[in-house]
Amino acid sequence: MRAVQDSMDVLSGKWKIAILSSICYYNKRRFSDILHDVEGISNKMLSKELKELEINKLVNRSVMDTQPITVQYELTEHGRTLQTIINHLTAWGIEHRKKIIGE
Amino acid sequence: MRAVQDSMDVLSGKWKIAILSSICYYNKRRFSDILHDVEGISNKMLSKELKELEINKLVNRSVMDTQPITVQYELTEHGRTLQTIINHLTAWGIEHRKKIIGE
DNA sequence: CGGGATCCTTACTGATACTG
DNA sequence: CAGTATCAGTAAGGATCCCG
Repeated sequence: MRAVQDSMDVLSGKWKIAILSSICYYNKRRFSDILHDVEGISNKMLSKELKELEINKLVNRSVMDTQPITVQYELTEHGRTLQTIINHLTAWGIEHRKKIIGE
Repeated sequence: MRAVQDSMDVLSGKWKIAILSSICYYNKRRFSDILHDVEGISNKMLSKELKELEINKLVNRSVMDTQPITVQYELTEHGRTLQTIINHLTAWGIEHRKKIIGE
């Protein structure tokens, strides 16, 4: 029971899963790309959430020395262990939508 | 991507997953039992979250005509489709804790 | 026992502007 | 481009009391 909470603490917030999905799908993804992928998120939130994901070792941030700067985010090995869960959540979301809308 | 959000909308909030875990584990569970299972939750939150779970057809509420009243909550068939996810989340939570604490 | 009503505090979030 | 700073509103959450 405690363990589930631990997971949810890490994944809490409106955007974390969506952000992870975006990075996961593209393997590597830049800040502005994620900003575009995740509909409705503001740059402030994205930056905040990414920071938290980094702290929890789920994503890796690497600054490319270009002009202007670009920053790449990718899942860590640990982050990649979430893929199964994300896939399940996606599938479940689709089913759930059917269930609820269709009444 | 949208689909993941749909799932998270339903499961959002600090407690939903923990509540579902509790009910899921015991099959049927009373209000006060869940209140005790889910460490830290207040009755207000529990009641609110249960209501939302009910609206989303994940749990079933049944009032037993005893004195005083007891109320049973159980997962709906639809709610039970979340078990896999909950199990994964639990397992992942344990692994994650090891990963983060052990550094 | 299973909540609802109220009050109050804090966390989350968005919009906008600004910087290296 | 990839953020940070500021301001300000909303919503989430907790504590306590109340009721059938």
